[in-house]
Amino acid sequence: MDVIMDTEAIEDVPHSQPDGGGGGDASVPMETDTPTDSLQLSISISGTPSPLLTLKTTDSVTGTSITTSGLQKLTAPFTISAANHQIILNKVAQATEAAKAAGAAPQVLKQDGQKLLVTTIGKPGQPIVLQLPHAGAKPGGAKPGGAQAPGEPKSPTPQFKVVTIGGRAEQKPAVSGAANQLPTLQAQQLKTVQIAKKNPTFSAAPIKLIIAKTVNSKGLSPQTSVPSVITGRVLTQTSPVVPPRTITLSEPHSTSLQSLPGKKIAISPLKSPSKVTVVSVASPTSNASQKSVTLPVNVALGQQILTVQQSASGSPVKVQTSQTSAQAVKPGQSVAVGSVGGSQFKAIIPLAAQPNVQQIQVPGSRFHYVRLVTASTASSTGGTGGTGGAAGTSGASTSSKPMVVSAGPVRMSVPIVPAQTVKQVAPKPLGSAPQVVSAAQTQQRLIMPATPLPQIQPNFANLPPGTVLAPAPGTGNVGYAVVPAQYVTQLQQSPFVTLASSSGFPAAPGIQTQARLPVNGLPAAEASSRPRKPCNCTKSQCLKLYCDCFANGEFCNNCNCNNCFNNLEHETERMKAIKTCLDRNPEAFKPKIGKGKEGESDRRHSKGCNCKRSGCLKNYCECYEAKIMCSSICKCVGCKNFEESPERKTLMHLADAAEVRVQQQTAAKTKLSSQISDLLMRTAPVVSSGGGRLPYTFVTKEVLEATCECLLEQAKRAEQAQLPAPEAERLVLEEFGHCLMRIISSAAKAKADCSSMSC
DNA sequence: GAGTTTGAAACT
DNA sequence: CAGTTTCAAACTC
Repeated sequence: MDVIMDTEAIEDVPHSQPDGGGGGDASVPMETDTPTDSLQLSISISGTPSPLLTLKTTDSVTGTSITTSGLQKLTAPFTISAANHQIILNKVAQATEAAKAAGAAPQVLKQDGQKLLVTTIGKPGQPIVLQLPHAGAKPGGAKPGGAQAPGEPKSPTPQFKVVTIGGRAEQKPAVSGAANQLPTLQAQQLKTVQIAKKNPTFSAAPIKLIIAKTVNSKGLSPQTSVPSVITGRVLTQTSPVVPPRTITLSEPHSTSLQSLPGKKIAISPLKSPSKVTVVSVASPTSNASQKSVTLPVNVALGQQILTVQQSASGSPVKVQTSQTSAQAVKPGQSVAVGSVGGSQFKAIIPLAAQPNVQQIQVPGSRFHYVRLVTASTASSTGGTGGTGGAAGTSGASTSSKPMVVSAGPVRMSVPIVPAQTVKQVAPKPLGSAPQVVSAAQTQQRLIMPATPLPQIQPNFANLPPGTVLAPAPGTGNVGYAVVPAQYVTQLQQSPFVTLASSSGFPAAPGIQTQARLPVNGLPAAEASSRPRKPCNCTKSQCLKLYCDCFANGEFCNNCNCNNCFNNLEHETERMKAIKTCLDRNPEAFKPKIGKGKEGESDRRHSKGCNCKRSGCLKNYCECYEAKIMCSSICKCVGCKNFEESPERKTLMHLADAAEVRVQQQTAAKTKLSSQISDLLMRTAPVVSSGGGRLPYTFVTKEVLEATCECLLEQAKRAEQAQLPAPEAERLVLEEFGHCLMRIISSAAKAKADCSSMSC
């Protein structure tokens, strides 16, 4: 399975934060003024050509949205089963074979438009939405708890169910094609995951799974006070062919995650250590003999983890808690399964098992794409369930045997948005959340424990983006990957970004891409305009802040470094180095140039520079390099990098002039080129119509030599006049243009003469 | 491209 | 926290 993770700063939510009372207010204002970009991960489960995962990014400011799809396609259909604290996706195709052997009827999900959209949690406007389109109407009264935008279309046609985790309610619709608006709720307020899928039995009956997780609002009662029903919703779909059902899982209290599955990938924004997105991925080994396939993928956004575990249909999925009662859900019946105390908000998505985590970096970007590695053993996948009695995944995982999820490559892009805004989760009344559950032959369980991940979060909070944590001993092959956020920008610019990780998918171990992240506080767009410079580290192994790649939370890619450890092959060392850096300076991976709220004028170096000899007017100075003024916090000596500095003004003017010259030269070259092309185009008809000779046919050797002499002469004159290089170049180009014009004129004249002479 | 300068990061 | 060393980028020739 491949996972692309976006690392935006995801705020680490303290465990102690109170959960919102049952009625979390979805409209709680975001605390951060971060952009309202939204990321959506769409996963379509089916053997159909529809993309398995679709990653969509919406810029709330511009309103533009980019959808990345067609990544990896699952050859085998999936069924979705909800288990305690887990979302279990049953892979039908593979399960089918096993089912055949076992005599169980294979389950196939209709692939039409089935998508799983995951919106990031945390950053306002950047909700992680896990969606599955559903064709059926929501059950009466079922409501996402305000997670859905008011304008959401209710057309019977397959729609994307928007799962919004955090984000601003005013966020623009992220899905254009789906015609569904993704209301972005503040991470702190509501986290809702809606999954709609069609009946796994090939029937057109849509199956809709809606998981709504409410974010605790501040001041709300702690999780414990919330009814168990609200906390940790478990949706189980056991009945075979059944009318579409909607299951709404609302997790009121997600503030504290207490337990993590042994296999996890943590994605955390480097820039803001405090904000971490954790994605855990566990991949069980494939076992052809078994019916069920469990490929758990835990995605924790901020403090929350979504775990989707795939189990074969009919395979007994353990329902550890009373939630299992939901298994016998009747068609059209909406079921809210009891809460899992202390359970984590998890979505377990079975993915192809691949033993390794691979990194993908997009050059010039600071985003890290991490290929999640599957767990070697199924047992490892189990036990991921939430704390307390909620058995969660453990039962399911144990029951199901490891399988490679998809025969074909599976790609999964997981954008991670900063969870800065997510601090508390207000539990949302279960009743308020829409619940639609369509029965499927296979059990479907959705478990969305809202409990925080205490053991993990603290560790990931300060991890820089791109960090991949090696799996803990005995936990299987699951590791944690910390990825820088600000993934949206990259997605907007390059929709590709995916890693294929299924067994069938080529490992592509060397593939690395980097996402664009703000550089030195510059806007992502600005930073993205130029490619990241490759480092040349020789002694630091690229594991110290000397290395720009490492400092920016990026993996080295196309660098000139020696003995580089800043890659997934040395994840252990890298993680250790990151930890060391963070121990030394918790702010080590944060941008040095803080973004001014009101604009560039407010940007300044977080620590200030210490220049002594450069006058802060050379790129040695971090302030000057960032194109900002030195501030009072700088300790520089002889600073000339202040507003009224004449030296600075001179430099700026020179720099501007140089830039203008470059632009002029570029424009001149472009113009000349276009003129030449235009001339050739205009002269071309002469041949066809009049049968005359093209002007360039007059460019004989002699003409060429003469032209070159003219150009050289012009250059000599410019040199003698001591003209600046740009001016000299301009003169030469002009002379070249004159030469061309003379050639063309001669050609025209020759043609006219020839015509008059009837030649 | 080699060598020097520079200042942040790392170390003591 | 201050001084020193290390390091890699920026700069010069």
